[in-house]
Amino acid sequence: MNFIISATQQAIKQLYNEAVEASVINIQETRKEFAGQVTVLVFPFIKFSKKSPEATGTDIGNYLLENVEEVTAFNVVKGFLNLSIADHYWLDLFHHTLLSPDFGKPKSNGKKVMVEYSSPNTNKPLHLGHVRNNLLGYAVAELLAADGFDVVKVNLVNDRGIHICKSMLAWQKWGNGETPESSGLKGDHLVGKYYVIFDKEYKKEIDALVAEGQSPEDAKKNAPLIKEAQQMLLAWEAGDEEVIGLWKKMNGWVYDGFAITYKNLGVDFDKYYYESNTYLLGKDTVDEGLAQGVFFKKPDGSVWIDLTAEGLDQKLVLRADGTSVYITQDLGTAQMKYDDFKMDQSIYVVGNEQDYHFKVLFAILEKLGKAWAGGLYHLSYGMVDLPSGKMKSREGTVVDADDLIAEMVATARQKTESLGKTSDFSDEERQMLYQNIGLGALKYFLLKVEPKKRLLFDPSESIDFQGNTGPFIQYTHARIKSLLQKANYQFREDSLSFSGELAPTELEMIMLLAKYPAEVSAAAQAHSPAFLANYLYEVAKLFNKFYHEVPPIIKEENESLKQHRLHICKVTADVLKAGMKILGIEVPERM
RNA sequence: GCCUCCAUAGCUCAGCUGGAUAGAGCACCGGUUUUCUAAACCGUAGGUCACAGGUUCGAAUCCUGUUGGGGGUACCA
Repeated sequence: MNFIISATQQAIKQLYNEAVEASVINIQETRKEFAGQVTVLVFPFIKFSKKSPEATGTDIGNYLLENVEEVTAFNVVKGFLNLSIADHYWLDLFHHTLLSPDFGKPKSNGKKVMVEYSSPNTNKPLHLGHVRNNLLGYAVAELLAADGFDVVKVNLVNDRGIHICKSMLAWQKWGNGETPESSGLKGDHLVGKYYVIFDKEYKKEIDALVAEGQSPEDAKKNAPLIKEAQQMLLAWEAGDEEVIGLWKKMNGWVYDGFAITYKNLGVDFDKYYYESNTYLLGKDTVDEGLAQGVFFKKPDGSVWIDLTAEGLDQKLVLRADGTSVYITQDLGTAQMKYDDFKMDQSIYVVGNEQDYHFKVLFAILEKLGKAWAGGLYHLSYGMVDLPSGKMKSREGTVVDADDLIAEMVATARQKTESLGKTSDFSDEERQMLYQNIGLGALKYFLLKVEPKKRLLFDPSESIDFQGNTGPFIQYTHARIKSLLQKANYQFREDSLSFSGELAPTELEMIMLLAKYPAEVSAAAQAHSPAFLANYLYEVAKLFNKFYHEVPPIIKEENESLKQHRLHICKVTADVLKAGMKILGIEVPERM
């Protein structure tokens, strides 16, 4: 639509002898209730024309009508100049842009971006909150790749610390040598079971101590179990073989379990980092900061940074005893990741409870003069809450990822069977279909809402399969594929002969489909898969309208019109498939 | 206390840099199948865009304040 902008600039120059910047020309799609496809806002020009908005719009409209070949008519409503653009313009766009083989394909921008997501603790299975993180991280990575970035997906596994020791200790005490094999439990669930047992026993001890007269705070510190767990962490850090052996064994179970969940979710990583390897990093950075005078040492030997000028607080970066805190590790890890990949941008997909942490982290790296600090971004997303409140693994009030996936697949199966359209599928095909539809519903449900908004999930209400949902879009795609197959559709250059009038919905389809690359790009820049999800829904919805309005395409006798409509179907299917792929959702050929 | 995010239909959400009469889905009510997949389509109804000011030709959108809710707040990660 650039030609409208430049033509409007010329119009202003000719009519009012005023040179205006292109940015002043505000054009938008014409609302459906008015004639035309493109609307120019005339409000900014009335100061040049010294006329009413209506008169100004009419002036410009007349100029465009006379001087721009594609403009076939115009009307002015208040300050809105609505332009009708010739069908041949849209057909040309359709034939040469939308139907070209590289439409919607990524064009490399030569930049590298890292997306860190998932980052689980290895003491318990994944729950719905992690599912949101994983799907968001994966989709954002795919979006950036579709927008031309070279993407590195990274998982920083939190595999050490007191929480792991809690599971280990409980298993030692009460596990009786139970293994995933002996119990039939998925590894991460088995370990999570002992995490819950630890918490239960720990609480009993606290209660007992409180009954003996200790304050709750003291009781929490003095309970024998927590002391033992701390002891175990010290032994781990000292390299105690027995503790390390147990740690490796139990973490191994967890990784086996996670691998299954990741596979079901369809997420993957190019590189894993483990906190057991990175927890000592960052001390070099602290030395660097001290040498630069960015950090300062307090009399007790602890190291701090003063960020009050940045509107933040003073922040500890190293304890008096020389041991690290969370931010120390993250400083070191950020440096290591940069040294490994030299990426232009780095995105951390982490919940909004850590907003403050990342503000501080980025501010520190900025102050240390790291040239790459400007490319760091915290993709902060809202928590997933239940009607009862926050999910807590320790208390078992979580929606388990594996259970939820299984439930979604079972619902997809039930729904599909009741419709009875897939009786000729093999068992394998059927299983694949249920998986795709169930996961499609779940993924779309989580991705269609803006990341930063918190999400309420009511386990008693099942996720929809109708309306603005993943299966709706999948269905639309399957429907098109079935149509194309029945029509024996093959794309051929010489079939681009249609030159007649476009039906209103056809025109709408072409305009909407043409926006696909811009939508992907906008979604990538906003780090928001929700943008894309809502766009794909619009495409599917409009297509279904088109499908109902237009007489059966296969029976169309005008061959050129038939091919034309099949082309629209084809581009729609391609856009839905490519877009859903970015969201991590497979679209079946039939369902 | 301070910082930060959120508030749009009964419910779940769109509404991108300020533009025309605020849009979808679910649920509710009614209609469409001898025509390419009815997981679809069409229609009815549903709104003080939390509240109050301000900026502007124009505010759900920007600014200030208030209320309500989430999160954070210096040696947990």
